[in-house]
Amino acid sequence: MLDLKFIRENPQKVKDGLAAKRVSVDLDGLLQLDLRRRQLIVKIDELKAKKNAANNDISRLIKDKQDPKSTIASMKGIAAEIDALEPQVKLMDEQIQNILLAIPNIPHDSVPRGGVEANQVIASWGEAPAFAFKPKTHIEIAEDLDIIDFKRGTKLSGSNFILYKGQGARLERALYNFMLEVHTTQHGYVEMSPPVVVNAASMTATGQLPKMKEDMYHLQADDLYLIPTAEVPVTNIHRDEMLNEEELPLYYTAYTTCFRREAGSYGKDTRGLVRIHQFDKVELVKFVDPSNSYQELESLLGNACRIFELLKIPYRVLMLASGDLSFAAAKCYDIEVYAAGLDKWLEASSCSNFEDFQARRGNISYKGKDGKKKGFVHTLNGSGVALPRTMIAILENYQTPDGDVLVPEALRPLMGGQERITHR
RNA sequence: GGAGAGGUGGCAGAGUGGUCGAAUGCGGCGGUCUCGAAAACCGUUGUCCGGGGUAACUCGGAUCGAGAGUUCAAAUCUCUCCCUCUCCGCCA
Repeated sequence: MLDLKFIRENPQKVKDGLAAKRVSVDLDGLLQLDLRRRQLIVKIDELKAKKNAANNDISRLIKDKQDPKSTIASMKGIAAEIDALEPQVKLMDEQIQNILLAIPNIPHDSVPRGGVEANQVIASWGEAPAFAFKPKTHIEIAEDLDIIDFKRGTKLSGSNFILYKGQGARLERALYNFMLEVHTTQHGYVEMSPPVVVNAASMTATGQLPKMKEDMYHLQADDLYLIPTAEVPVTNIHRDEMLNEEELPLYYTAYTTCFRREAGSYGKDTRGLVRIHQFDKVELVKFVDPSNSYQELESLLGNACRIFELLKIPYRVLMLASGDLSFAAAKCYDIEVYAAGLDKWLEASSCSNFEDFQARRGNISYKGKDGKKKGFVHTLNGSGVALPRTMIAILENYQTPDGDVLVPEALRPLMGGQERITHR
């Protein structure tokens, strides 16, 4: 969330930022509330100061074996006055907190203003494969090769749940092992294997709650949520902690299953593997010093891109415009891979700098060598990368005229040297 | 799931109603000593909110797992919840 003090001191800047993100928030109402709250606090603190002084007097009287009755009697009135005012402050605190939790992050200055149409392609890599035949979609390929059983996935859990089979499952497993190996041995990330079920506090810190409640699976009996991304548990590793300046930056990577209800998205890009309720993803998360978080974003993006380069999958990088940014992000790059069968660019990674937006919600601060708190860290994360759409790109781009799929060279060592997926 | 014990500052750990924001130890920071370091010694050392000040700072409030209650007064008493540990049960 945003710092209330920052909003108070820079209302216009915040208004502009929110407008750029295409959200309307009653900032003036919030500032009004804040002002009334502070005025009330001054009044209450004065009363409390009086009360504390009187209590000290009472203690002294008792010690000196004198009768404190009259002082005690006079204190009852002040105590009652405080009791009457305090609930008002509490109510205001809650209101302010709820408003703050619902206000999105504001875009960084380098982010282009506008909606989806203002997204900028800032880089691209690789060439779309040239086929002498009409390339099949991954759905046809997967069914022909019998490596994904779409029908039975649906039987087990409903539409858009996937059952990988045989070589399909093996290819999936090779993919996430490959990604984890690259990030841990070449990019300096520490591997984590976190819970995929988390509590509401964790979901609130990273920004999924309260706004995205409808998009998540919720376990009512235990009031726990299935994670939509490993960003949630991994960022929350340091919730309510004060990190040491010299241990920054921290780089974590995690492979987890992710769960998304995708409520309201039916009928749109829901064929095959494009948009499914449960999928696997390798995530990259950074905790960094605020002074260089934007350099860290660039290197994070590079780490994610490298996966596609090693897999020889063509991609392009989009810098998202202000109106297309997610709730918590200040700046975000999407990596889209080209899929020859669908003839589409598919978002397979999203790399964002949240600045101190998540850190403030989750109370993740850092201290200098002198032990003094220096502020909130900046958090970043990016997919490194999402499996299903990478799978789509591999199946569709690596297909052969005879209906097989070549295994990308980088994956072969993880698949016992297997070079192609062929019907059995 | 049942029974018991417990959650206090960066860490360890005292404190069972009245100058307790909290002894003591460790750690951190500054200093003395030293060519330098270690040891020893001295000093210092939480966070949040609000008022005042350009500022160093200063004043007030809050904070002993979370929330509610009793009281003039709560780390200390009562209730609810969360978490940790030990034993038993169940189980991959």
